[in-house]
Amino acid sequence: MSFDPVSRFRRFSRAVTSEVGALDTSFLGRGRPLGAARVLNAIGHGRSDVAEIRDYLALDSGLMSRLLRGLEEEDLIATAPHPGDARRRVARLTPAGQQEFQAYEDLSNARAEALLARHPKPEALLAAMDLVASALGRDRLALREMDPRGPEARHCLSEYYAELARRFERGFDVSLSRDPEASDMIRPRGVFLVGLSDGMPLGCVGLKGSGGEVAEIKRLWVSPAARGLGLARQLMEAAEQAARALSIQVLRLDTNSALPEALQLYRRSGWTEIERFNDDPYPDLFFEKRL
Amino acid sequence: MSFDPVSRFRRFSRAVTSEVGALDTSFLGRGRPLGAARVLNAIGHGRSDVAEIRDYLALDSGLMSRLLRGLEEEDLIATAPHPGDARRRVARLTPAGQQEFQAYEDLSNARAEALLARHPKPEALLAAMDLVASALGRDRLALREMDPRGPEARHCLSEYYAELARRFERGFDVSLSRDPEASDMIRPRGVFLVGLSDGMPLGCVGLKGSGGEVAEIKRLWVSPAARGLGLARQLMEAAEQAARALSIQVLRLDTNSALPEALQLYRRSGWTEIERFNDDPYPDLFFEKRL
DNA sequence: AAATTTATCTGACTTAAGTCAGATAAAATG
DNA sequence: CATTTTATCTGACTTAAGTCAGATAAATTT
Repeated sequence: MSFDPVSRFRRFSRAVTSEVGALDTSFLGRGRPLGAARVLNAIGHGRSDVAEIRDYLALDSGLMSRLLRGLEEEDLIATAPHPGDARRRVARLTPAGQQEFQAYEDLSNARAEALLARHPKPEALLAAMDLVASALGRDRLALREMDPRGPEARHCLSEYYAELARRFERGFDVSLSRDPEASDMIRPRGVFLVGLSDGMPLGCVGLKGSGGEVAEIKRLWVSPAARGLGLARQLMEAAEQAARALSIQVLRLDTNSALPEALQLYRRSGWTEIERFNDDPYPDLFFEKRL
Repeated sequence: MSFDPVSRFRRFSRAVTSEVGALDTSFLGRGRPLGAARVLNAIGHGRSDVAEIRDYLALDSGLMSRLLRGLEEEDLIATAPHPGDARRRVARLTPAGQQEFQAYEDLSNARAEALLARHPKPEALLAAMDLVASALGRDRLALREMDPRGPEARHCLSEYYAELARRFERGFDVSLSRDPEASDMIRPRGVFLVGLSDGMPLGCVGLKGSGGEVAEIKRLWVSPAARGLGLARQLMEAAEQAARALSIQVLRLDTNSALPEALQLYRRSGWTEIERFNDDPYPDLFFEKRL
């Protein structure tokens, strides 16, 4: 019926290989071997721990050591013993290194912008890229507790509201809903968890507590790019675990029948339907789970 | 509103870089440097001309020469002077080389299959990959005249019919439509053009002639992955050029108001609406263009 | 406190990759 | 037919990348 999946995949591989190769060669334009450029970029992106960088770039310890020394001689980085463990070393950029790192960033950004600019539907291209990146980087998905007012959380929440607005027949207006206080989703009352893949937020869940034995699950959302990968289940499990750690004994949530994937998840993971427990105009289904 | 486009693009780059790197290292498992493996693969994929391979892989002529000699010593390839131009050389796989090439193919295919298998929606992932590959490989898009009965053409046509079935309220049944004879779309009566990006058919158009001065444009289709890139216009221009070369003076086509993108293209490129000229049940709009 | 493990460094390699200036021979051009 | 251009090859390099066996010093374990 359609062209063979494996050849479609491999056509994709060829296309990105040449793109990746082109970026690599553009990096060589700054008169530094690729290995050194990669280490500099890893440090610039916030990886300070030498062992972590070595692991991330899959370098031999000897090679890593020499690359670091080379960057030090160029006065682009400075290394120091790890404050807590003097066997380890940490690296950071010097002002000159910061500048050089920025030059590499500019190269990457310019490539990205050029490619996006020449595409007729950048948003569709980006959505496709998100999906592919999530599929390839599935194992790099990590859950992190974050401030619900931070940029990652705000991104998730605004996508969540936009999705509700699309899904609900009557639309969705946050101001009519019972928007939880951020402080109710921060320890010690609750938590806010974000699923991150390589820095990009792909899903979230909030645990809204009041200090008592009952807490509510709020704002469960998974990006379209990551659906089907089991992120929602992971988020819910992590939220339950956090609830137990906060000595919460009963979890509740409200939801809407226009969100069948979520309903299925709740029913399959031990939640039972209960009577309406609030007067929020949007939900029409209510669940409870005893921990 | 959403996470910055450039960082989404760059997250994608990081994800595919590590995937590409992993494939490269898996290639090293066969005890041959990557450069030699790449040359062997290029030959296996049908690139016989040495200059073409050198250009494709961006290799220095000296390096290329040594890699070829190495593969010859391993008895994986045989080279010979180009039959038409004795300065050039052509390379082909020996039976041993064929076998070795197949081993590399198996590695690539296994990776592709594994990745697709573990994804919950392989068709969505593939569609995203097609879109990205088309965006990145835009400049590699080439039009080729092909047999309308060949596999590429058949792929395009079946996608075309499937799309009509989705778009038309009453569906679409090829057998009710006036399906052109393949021989009417082959020289000297007509042509069939396919837009290929790195081997994958992304669009097509047929010129159906009868040997006379009037011919019809049929089966204009562009894959969703390639829409907006101007492929339809390219195909139509190439079809008109082919028509002129066949001394055709008037082009006609029938279409349907459920296909607004096509209508817009026709109106913008010099076609004028005319009276119905056939009794096919599907079209409701008819156009003509004098060359 | 001694033994072991861990993180990094050093030196002495090997191999791959890439560069460059001719050499050679077969077209193509004037 | 002489000259120029083109495609490939050869040899003599340089540089980058990767490997491996210790050395060193700071945790960690016993």
